[in-house]
Amino acid sequence: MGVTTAEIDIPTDEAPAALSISAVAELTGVSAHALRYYERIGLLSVKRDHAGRRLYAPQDVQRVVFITRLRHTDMPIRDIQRYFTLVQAGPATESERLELLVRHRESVQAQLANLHTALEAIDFKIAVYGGSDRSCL
Amino acid sequence: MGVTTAEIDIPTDEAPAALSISAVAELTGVSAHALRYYERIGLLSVKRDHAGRRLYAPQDVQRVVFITRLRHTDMPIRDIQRYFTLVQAGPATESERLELLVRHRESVQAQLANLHTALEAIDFKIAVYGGSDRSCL
DNA sequence: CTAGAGCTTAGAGTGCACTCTAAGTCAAGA
DNA sequence: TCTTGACTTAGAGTGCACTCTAAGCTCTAG
Repeated sequence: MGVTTAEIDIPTDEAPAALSISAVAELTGVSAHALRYYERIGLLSVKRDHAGRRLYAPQDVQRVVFITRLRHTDMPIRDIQRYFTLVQAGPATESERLELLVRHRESVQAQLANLHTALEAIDFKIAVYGGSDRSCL
Repeated sequence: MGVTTAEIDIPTDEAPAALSISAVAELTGVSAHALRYYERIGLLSVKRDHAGRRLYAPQDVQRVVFITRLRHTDMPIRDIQRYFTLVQAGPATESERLELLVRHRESVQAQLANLHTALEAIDFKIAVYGGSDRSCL
């Protein structure tokens, strides 16, 4: 719901809408606690309003989504930190970023292979119903 | 190496060969520490030799392999415990085991979907080279 | 003016799955 | 006989990624 939440139409020409931490939490499924944690460890750098509250710009939200995707592939927080440190550092680091991504892609492909193997084992157990010890694969 | 380690040829007609903890560790890639841990929490029940050392029968090794597959799919240790508790309890629990496996299969399929989504995002970043903030997906 | 919701911070606590330590036993080789 | 090395145990420690707590600030509604 509420993609238009917290939208400000008239007052500023400030681009497309800044979201509160709770809005981002709801939108992305990442808890507010985790969002603050991500910021603390340098994955994110979010502007504040006059009262010191976080205002998430669309690109911040996109970054959260991308972090979530990487976490779903079990990329360690360390590596995600390293990646965004490189992004911060500018275009000179592009080849290193690329290398990092390519290496991670291999890990994802390995995970996919693992999952397929495991799925076969589970399917086999299901097929033999109940899975006695004998039929381990 | 040493598949023949600790093999006893003549004395007993005890089936096909029992492996030491280190042999199983090497064979399966699960550390000896982890193997003891698995036993402690009830995932495994392994016989001892006269000196109290673990002797892994082939079906024990197969169970370790199956546990590893389940762990690769992020099944929580709790659920694996539950599964093997049901196996222990005999054929009356087959339908519950089946249900558990079917539910887990769904989770594996969800993981596969997640991985594919993430892989696409990574591939996209790689395609646009270096992955500037703009191109988050 | 006041109450309450929702935010802020630093820092402590949690749960998972190992992983390691310490102290001891045992069998085989020099 | 002595040493070496692999094993045993109970229990403590580790690393990761959050997750929560406590104390305090600020905006809005009543």
